[in-house]
Amino acid sequence: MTTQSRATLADVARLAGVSSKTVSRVFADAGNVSVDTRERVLGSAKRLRFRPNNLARNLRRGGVTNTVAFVIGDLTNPFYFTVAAGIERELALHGLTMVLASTDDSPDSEERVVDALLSQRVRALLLIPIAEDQSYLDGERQLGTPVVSVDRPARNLIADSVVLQNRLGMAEAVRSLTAIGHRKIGFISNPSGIYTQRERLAGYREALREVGVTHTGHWERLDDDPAVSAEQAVQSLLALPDPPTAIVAGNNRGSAGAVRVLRDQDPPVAFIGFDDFELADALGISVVAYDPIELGRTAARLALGHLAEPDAFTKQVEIPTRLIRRGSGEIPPPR
Amino acid sequence: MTTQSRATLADVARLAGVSSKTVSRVFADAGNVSVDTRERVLGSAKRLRFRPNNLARNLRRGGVTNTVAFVIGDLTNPFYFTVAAGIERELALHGLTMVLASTDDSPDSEERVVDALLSQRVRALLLIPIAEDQSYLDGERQLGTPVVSVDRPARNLIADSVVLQNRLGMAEAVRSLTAIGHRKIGFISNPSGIYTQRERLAGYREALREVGVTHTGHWERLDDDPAVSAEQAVQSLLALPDPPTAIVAGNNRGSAGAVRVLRDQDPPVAFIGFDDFELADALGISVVAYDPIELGRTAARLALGHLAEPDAFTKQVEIPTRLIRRGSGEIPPPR
DNA sequence: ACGGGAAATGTCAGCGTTGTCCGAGTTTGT
DNA sequence: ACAAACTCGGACAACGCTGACATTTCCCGT
Repeated sequence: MTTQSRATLADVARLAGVSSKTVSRVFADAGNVSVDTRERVLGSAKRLRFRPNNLARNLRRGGVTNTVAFVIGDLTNPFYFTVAAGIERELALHGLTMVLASTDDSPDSEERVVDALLSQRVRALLLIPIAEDQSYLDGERQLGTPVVSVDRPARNLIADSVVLQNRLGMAEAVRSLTAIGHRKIGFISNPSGIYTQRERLAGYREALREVGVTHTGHWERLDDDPAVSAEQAVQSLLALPDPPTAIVAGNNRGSAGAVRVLRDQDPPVAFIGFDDFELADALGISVVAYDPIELGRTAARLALGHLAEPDAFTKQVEIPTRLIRRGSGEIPPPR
Repeated sequence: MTTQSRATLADVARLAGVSSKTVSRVFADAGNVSVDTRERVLGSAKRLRFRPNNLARNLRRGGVTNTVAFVIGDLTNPFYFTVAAGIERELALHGLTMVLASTDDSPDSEERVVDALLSQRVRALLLIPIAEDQSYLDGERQLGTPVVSVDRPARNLIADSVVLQNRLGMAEAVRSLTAIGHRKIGFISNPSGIYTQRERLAGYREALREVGVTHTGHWERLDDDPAVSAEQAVQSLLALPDPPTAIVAGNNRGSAGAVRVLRDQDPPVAFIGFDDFELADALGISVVAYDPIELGRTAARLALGHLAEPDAFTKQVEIPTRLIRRGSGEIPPPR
């Protein structure tokens, strides 16, 4: 009594005494079917537990599905998931579903994963570029599949992209520290190779240069080694002979580490994180915040827009950031 | 110069001067094709940007895809996303991809969303039941699609399920409070209708009954109204004429609220949350913890197991919880 | 009663792939 | 040297559905 085979249109048609096309009409078109027939068909379908096969339907209809792919690097990072939530919501408004795939932050697997998804004939592809080079996607793009790169720009590929105001956001944070007198400001982040971190680092340096601080190398902790935790990075900064009076973090992992170390630091060290987090308000941590849901929604909208207007120019969107002052970033330097 | 049509097996075959079956062999079987032909075919495929159409392949192969669906209630809840991460990982090991769909915690949309996914011929269905009744899935189950209900048992449906040790975990937390003398213990959670909350509430009552406390109603805050935040619930407990000396939270949202209110409470109120969270260690918050990734992996494994052995009995798995003592749960009652 | 037009239903082919079966060419065994 | 076995490649049909087009049925006015 296992797996009896699935009913098809033809089975339903036979039972209802109509042609399969009529059944098809009942389930798809909804046009030109008498109420009588319609009910008879629906009855038979129910009895046979019929469910239309979207595979066949989509194939027949020209190989387009209702699926949009989102390729994510690290699934356990809450940031990406929130972005995914935004994407899903926007897609749902248009009757599309999202498939999620992970490259496990491994550049090598990116093309493999993407390829598998494209074989599924996804309607559009959203991805967080991990590999060095996305030129392999150019063919697909020319075939009309919208490609949107999320959080980082794609390399060697013309594609829509949505990124954060990384540089500006970080510069604003650092400026708010220099405005109250800080000059010795540490920067922690890892890993350093990534676009977002490079941008934020640039913003940090830029803001410091504005107040005449040009040598920042010894205050930068950009550890590629994941074993070096944010906590250790902060500690190594504090252990300097001339330690910074303020620290900024380039990513959300840095914030948690910094909070742990800096809580019982005396004299207190100012801190501003990048990316808001739960309880940051209760803890009084100032952060550069942005709306990750909106990042996802925007990415989805770009894809949908491209679908509606295939010949439009490529768009680059920046999601604004804003500094939220909660106290930790307003601690003045000790005098 | 838009959307030139996509190359098919036949196109590649024509260019390579072979039959389409041979091209098919190159891309699928890998059997019985000479090295010469193989390379010629691959060359032509590349030139034409050919990519096999999985829609057609799956249809031909009998309508089975490599996709497993996970139907989630609320996309923004980090708990579900972590579960999803676990599912994705386990599936990836078996070459399957995950599609994620949301019911937006609306019982009405559950059947609609599930139906759409089943029409896509997903290989298995994992879902967090939201609706009152999942009997509508019985037909599909009989057709051989594994159905696994996650975090809550399905209702009126025979299906594998994975849930947490809700009752035991909560009871353990409360016992650890009663062991150090607490008797007046508040319980916050919302909404109350949900299985997990009912179970945890039962665990709470059970542990209190063991020490002779049977009237707990006035210490229970089970607000269905989402406008009543966890913070307000905690505050209303503290405002009682005879306020509790300890509070336990039935969900992760409760913890954040409790932390905010209880930080500057004097005399200090003991607290234990359900579900671990970032910085809980730094804040010294005791919690009942569990591994959400493992919850996801287990759900995926159940589905895979059912796929491998369709006639196996239905399985119910409980994911263990454990109490992590970090201080907030070890505060004794004031004397 | 009859023609005409719209509504309801049917026929047929084909979307892109692969399983089955078959044939031609090549190697192996005795 | 000849059958047997094996390798490589092709023709054809079918997976379940729908678009184009054809046909039947029904209703209405005159």
